[in-house]
Amino acid sequence: MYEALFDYITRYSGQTLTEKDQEIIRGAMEPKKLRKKQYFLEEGKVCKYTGFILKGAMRQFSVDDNGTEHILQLTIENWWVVDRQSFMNQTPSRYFIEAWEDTELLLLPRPQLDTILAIPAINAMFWQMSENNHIASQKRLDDTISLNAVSRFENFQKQYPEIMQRFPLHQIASYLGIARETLSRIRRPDAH
Amino acid sequence: MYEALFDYITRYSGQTLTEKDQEIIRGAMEPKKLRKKQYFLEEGKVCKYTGFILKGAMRQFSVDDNGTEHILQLTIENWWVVDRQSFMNQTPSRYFIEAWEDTELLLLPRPQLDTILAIPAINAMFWQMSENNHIASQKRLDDTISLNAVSRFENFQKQYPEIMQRFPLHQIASYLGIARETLSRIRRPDAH
DNA sequence: GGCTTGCTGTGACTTTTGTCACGAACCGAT
DNA sequence: ATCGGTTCGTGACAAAAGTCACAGCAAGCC
Repeated sequence: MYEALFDYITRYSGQTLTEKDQEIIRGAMEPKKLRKKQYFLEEGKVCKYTGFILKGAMRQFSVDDNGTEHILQLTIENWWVVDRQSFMNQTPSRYFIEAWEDTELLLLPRPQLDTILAIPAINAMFWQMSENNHIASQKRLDDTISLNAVSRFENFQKQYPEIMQRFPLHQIASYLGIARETLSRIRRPDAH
Repeated sequence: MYEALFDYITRYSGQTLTEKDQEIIRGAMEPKKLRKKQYFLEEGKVCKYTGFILKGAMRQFSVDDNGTEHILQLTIENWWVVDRQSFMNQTPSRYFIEAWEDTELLLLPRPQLDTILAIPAINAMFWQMSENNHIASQKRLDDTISLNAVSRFENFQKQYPEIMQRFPLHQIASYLGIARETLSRIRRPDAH
C-alpha cells in the first residue's frame, strides 16, 4: 500500500529510503478511504492532513458570493492534495476539497510533518515538489493572462490528457475560468 | 548595505543571524546596480542569480508571438527577484526581468545557494518564502479565473497600493490580464 | 420499467472586453 | 525650448465570452 508513495519519493528526491525511513513513514501516515462526493476539507475548517492519492480523483474549489464554484485544482493518483496555507498555519480554509471518484489516500497529520521532514529524501522531495508546483502555477497564470479560451483549452488538453478523461467538461471549464457553454462551443470541430 | 537583507531574514525566519552567518552571507552575495531599463535576465539566457532588491523596482514578463508583453511579476524593495525554474536548473529562461527604476540589488550566484541554505535562518526563510509565494499565486489565480476586470483591479489596488503608484497603468493592466484601454475605462469614476 | 439527476450541446441575445485610431499631457535629454 | 518618447484617455466598432432557456441522453435508483 505504501509502495506507490515510496516510489514517488525516490523518483522526486533522487534518493533512496532506508528500511528505517520506511518505518517512520508507515508510522506517521494513515490510510483513509473516501467515497465519491465526500469532503476531504470544507470551507471554514482547518486542513489537518496532507493527503497522497493512491487511487481516485479529487478536486479543490472555492465558492463565491453567488454560490458559483471555481476549480483551483484537479488531482489524481500520485498527487498530493492539501490546502497548504490552512495546513501549514492550521488556520481556517477558504476552499473545499472533495473526492470526485472513490478515493484511497495516505494521510499525513500536521504534527507529523516535522518528523517526516527529518528524513533527507522526504525533505528533498518536498523542495522539488514546491519547485514544480511553483513552475506549474506560473505557467498556468501566464496562460490565463496571455491566452484566449481556445488556446487555454488546447494547452490543457496537451498537458493533462488523463485529467481531461476523468472529470466532466464543466469542471474543466471552471478550471480554465470559462463558462461551460463556451467550452462546449470551442470543442465543436467545425468552429472557425 | 546588507542590513535590509538581514532584517528581512530575521523577520521571515523568526530566527536571528550570528556574526558568522552574516559573514557567510556577505561573502556569498555581491552588490549590483542596474539602471532603468537594464535587463537582469533575458529570454533564452540562464538566470545565474537570485536578486534581493535593496532599492528600486523591477518587472518580469514574457513576450508572445505577436510581440506583446505579459507581466508576471512586479517587484519593489525587499522582494526577491528570480526566474526560479531557470535559476534552479540552470536552463534557458522564457522570461525577461528588467529594472523599471534605477535599482540596487544583492546578487546570490547559483553555486552559492547551497552555502547559504546551510544557515538555519536562511533555510527557514526560504521555506517561508516558498510558502507565501504559493499562497499568493493561488490567490491570484483564484481571482483571475473567478472575477471580472473591475473586481480584479479593485483587489489589486487594495493588496498592492505601493506597486500601483510606482508602475504605469498599462503595466498594471498587463499584470491583470486586461487591455490598457479597459483599465482606463474601469478607473473612470462616473462609470455605471 | 419509470423516475430523477447530472452532463452536454445549442440557439438567441447581452455584456464584457479587445482593437484601432487619435490626441493631449507630461518628461527627460539634447 | 523643443523634440521624441511615454503615458493616459476616449470614441467607434469588432470580437470574445457570458447568460438564459431549452432539449437530448446516459447512468443510477426505487
